[in-house]
Amino acid sequence: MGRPRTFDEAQAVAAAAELFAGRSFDGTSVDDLVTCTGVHRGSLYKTFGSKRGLYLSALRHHIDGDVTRVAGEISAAPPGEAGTRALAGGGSLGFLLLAATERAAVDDEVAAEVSRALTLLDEAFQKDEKATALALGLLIRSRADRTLIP
Amino acid sequence: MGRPRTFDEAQAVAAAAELFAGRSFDGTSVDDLVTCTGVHRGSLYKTFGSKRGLYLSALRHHIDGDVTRVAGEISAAPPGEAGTRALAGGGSLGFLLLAATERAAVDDEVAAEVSRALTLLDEAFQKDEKATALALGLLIRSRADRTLIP
DNA sequence: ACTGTATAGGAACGATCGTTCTTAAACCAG
DNA sequence: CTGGTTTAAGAACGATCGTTCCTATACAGT
Repeated sequence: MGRPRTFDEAQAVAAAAELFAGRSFDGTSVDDLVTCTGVHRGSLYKTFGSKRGLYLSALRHHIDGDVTRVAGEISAAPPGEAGTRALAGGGSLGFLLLAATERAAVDDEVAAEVSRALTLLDEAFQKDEKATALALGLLIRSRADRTLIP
Repeated sequence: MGRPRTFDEAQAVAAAAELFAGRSFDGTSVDDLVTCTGVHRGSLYKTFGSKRGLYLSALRHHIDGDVTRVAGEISAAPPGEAGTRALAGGGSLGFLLLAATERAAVDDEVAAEVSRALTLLDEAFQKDEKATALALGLLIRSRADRTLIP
């Protein structure tokens, strides 16, 4: 009963994740989130409780979706550089990168999710230790060296 | 002439760099910077022009100091893992990591400084390509896995 | 001693922050 | 049609944001 929702929750979470992948937590305002998700302010707070609640939902969505998918591609790829490229190339793991470097340091729950995501990637690489680290490092470069890719 | 300063500019920049190494640009307030540097609000704006100006000064200080020093240690170390550990172990490159992942995406001048820093590290590693990426990836892990290091 | 100059010390600015509240609208059960 | 319930829509809240302004203070040069 009650008035029906005009938004899809999973879709809103995905839109928020895309936004959080581009800027820091504090650099992303609730107004930005309201605009990009299309969810009304009140409904957003009713559904996720707080800006942080939405952030956590978006991060979990990112890990269960993008990270898990990339981990699958790595497992399926032949050992060597192919898996590394699957991680660093796509550029779809920006949210994880940002969560790890910026937010994990000040939010225990975020740190736990990041740890879970890194474990997923480690398991996908199986014997090749350091592969996750190498791929993340390459991902940083591809992000920072955007001046070279006009 | 005029009333003498009660603060040392280089020292203030160093304190700001330390603060910026721990949280994002937007997550660090001017009040925080005033407190941690001890520099008065007005003097801070007189000297650096803006919060962003202080950020850039701090980043350049970080690169000319910490990053350059680590690059030297890498060059001096025997080829192999020693240099990588010099970068990832100390944990003194947190500012660069944060600038690369968070700020470079939205600030061209920051992106240029980050690019300069990464080039410094690349040159230090000489023939070993991917070494910088691997080290940065390890640095991410050591930051994110803080739950395992109580 | 006086003038000019640059900083210290804070108050104050408008803007934006995350969050909450109020009211109208849209559904279901009776 | 009526009452109950949930959401949409948007105004409004206090707090904090980055920045500016004003005044007292401390020095150098004359």
